[in-house]
Amino acid sequence: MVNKISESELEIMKVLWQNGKMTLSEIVDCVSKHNSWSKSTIKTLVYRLVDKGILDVIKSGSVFEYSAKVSEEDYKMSENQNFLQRLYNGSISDMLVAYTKYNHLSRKDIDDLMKLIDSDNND
Amino acid sequence: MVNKISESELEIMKVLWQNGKMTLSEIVDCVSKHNSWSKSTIKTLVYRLVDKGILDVIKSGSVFEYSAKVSEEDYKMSENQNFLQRLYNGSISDMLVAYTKYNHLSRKDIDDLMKLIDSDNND
DNA sequence: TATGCTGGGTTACAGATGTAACCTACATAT
DNA sequence: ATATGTAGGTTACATCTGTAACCCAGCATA
Repeated sequence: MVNKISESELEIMKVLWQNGKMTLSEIVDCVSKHNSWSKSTIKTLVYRLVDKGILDVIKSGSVFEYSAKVSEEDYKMSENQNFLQRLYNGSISDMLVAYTKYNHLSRKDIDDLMKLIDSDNND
Repeated sequence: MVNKISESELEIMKVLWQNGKMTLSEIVDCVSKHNSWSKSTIKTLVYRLVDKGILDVIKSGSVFEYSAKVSEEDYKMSENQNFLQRLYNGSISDMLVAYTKYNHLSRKDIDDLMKLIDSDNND
């Protein structure tokens, strides 16, 4: 509950999860490839994440390097929970049922699901 | 994108989706069963939803009745999309794979999935 | 009839978020 | 040595959210 990552901040997290440690300018460069934010905006987002204790900063020589304290896995997992809780009373299958009522599952989706069910069934 | 329903406002929507048209006091009564908000808070949330154009108001005789313009189905559907897009690049199966890495599927989940796959396979 | 309760509506206010301008000190070109 | 571009950091500001107090008119009541 504490210190949620906002929509915009998430964009910063994504590049950090992908690239590990990065300097501010690396982050700025990388993030601006994906959207049209000004450099200031991106920097502000980074600082906010640091304030929130979501990013680590370590000075490596003369520069500072930023890195995510929260793993992508952990973050997504807790977001999954939140989401399912908020809309589907925590039930993944309810979500799936609702989802497929409007969206067709692709061949790949179905294959993936089958694999999941199999592996989950016998462990 | 426009006029999102906030976390708190969602609580109002839930009772409206469940009960159809309701007067303000009905909403207040119903919602306060689920949480500890003050009446004012609940009323504010209702008005905000009206402002956002998410609720309809019609005067029925002397009282006003509020009702959701957006169906629960539609709302959830668009939230599903947002969520999947934001974290899983839109792929439901990626989400599922991630989910099951940390959460065990229940018997019911698996049965539901099987049913889904079957029905989706041959239509 | 004056009074107080209550439902309906308006205003408030702090914190979060989206978005960015502004300032400053160092690297660089002239 | 001087002007300038720029990376890093600070401040700003409008809007959205969470949360609620406040105000007013009509109804119940002493």
